[in-house]
Amino acid sequence: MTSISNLIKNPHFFPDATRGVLKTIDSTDLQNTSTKGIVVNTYHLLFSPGSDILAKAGGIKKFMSYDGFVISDSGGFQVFSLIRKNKKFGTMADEGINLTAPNSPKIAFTPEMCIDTQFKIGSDIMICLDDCPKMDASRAEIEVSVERTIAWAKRCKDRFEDQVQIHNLANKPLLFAVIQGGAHKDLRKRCAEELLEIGFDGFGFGGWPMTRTNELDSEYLNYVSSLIPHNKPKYALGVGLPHEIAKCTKMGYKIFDCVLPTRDARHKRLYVFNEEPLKLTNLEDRGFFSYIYINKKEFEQDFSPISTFCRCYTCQNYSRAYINHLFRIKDVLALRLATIHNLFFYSSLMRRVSDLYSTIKA
RNA sequence: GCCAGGUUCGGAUAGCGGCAAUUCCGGCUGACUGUAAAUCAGCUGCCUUAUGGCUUCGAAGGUUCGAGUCCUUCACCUGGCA
Repeated sequence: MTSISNLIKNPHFFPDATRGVLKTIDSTDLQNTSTKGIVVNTYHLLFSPGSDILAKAGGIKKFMSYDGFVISDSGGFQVFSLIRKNKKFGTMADEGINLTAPNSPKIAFTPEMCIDTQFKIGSDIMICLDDCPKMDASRAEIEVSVERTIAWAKRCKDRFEDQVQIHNLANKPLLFAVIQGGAHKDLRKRCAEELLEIGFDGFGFGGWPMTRTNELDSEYLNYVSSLIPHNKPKYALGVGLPHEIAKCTKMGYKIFDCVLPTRDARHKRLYVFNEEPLKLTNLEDRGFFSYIYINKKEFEQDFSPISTFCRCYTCQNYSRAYINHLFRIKDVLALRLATIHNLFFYSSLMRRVSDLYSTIKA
């Protein structure tokens, strides 16, 4: 079994198992999609099952009966995204985030608590709590977020070192920091420099990775990547669509996570390669794959697999017509089979992306 | 043959005098990017768009300012008794 450090020398996609489950599939299904690891969310796990149960369970891997790799996201993005939609979820302060979500305990979610929880989760890669500004934030607001992100990262690092001492782990987890700064290169630069100074095992691109017109924000992703030394793993949080992942890999990013393949599967949108993936030479334009909306009438009597180029469990055993039928009658098996397919697509994608775009090998 | 009930826009339904007409399903379009999402939004009689026009609720007549809604006859369907 390889180590997490070795694994992320090549690009990998980590689907989001936010609440400690890849919705609709189990760990065996997940292994069968050739997925190497998952991302769980500290914020969500903090409430359910909660730190105590996580600790008693012996960490999320044992709890889930999962023996792949686990990245725990801090929950910073999540809290901000929720607060942005509705202020009742919490408020921000220098000390930390005051969580006030309805029907949940009121908790001061500090960088220290964030790291403590991630140790209870027992992840392989931990992420520092960051202050993720809203998309239309002013420069002044982003300056505050950068300063907070740096201060919190320092506190996370200190707590992380304490925890490493306490636990005396054989395999020390990695700690990543997140680079904020919005669409201000000087702020991104300042954030990156300060975080590099503190010292982390890897770095994430913070904020929203898309422009207002919903294009990949290549300019800033590229810029931030250029601020991080090549020997440090780079994580494009929340990216993304297949061609976006290819572009980011070319920029040097090695770690990706996104809800799209799993959510799309549940929303009946399946990914298919337009030709044999091993023959693909350009993954940067989105023309190499298509969507199949499996609920459409045209598949009602289509007894071929979702994709003839796919060797996933679903495609080897079931037809488009059958999956169409399962979605029609709203059977949960539809979601499972669709999720397995989309995750396998992403695994295949990553293998090809690695061959074609992972130019900077460690 | 007698009695009762039914026939509405692809299917199933609502509707008891002011209606282009309810709801569900289906169909078609969109959306979804560190997951409040097995979700959400729009369209679904015709006129490409309408606070507009036109034609609709088994068929034909009738009553009414006005009928999917009331009356009469006919057609078909479903139950009960023969």
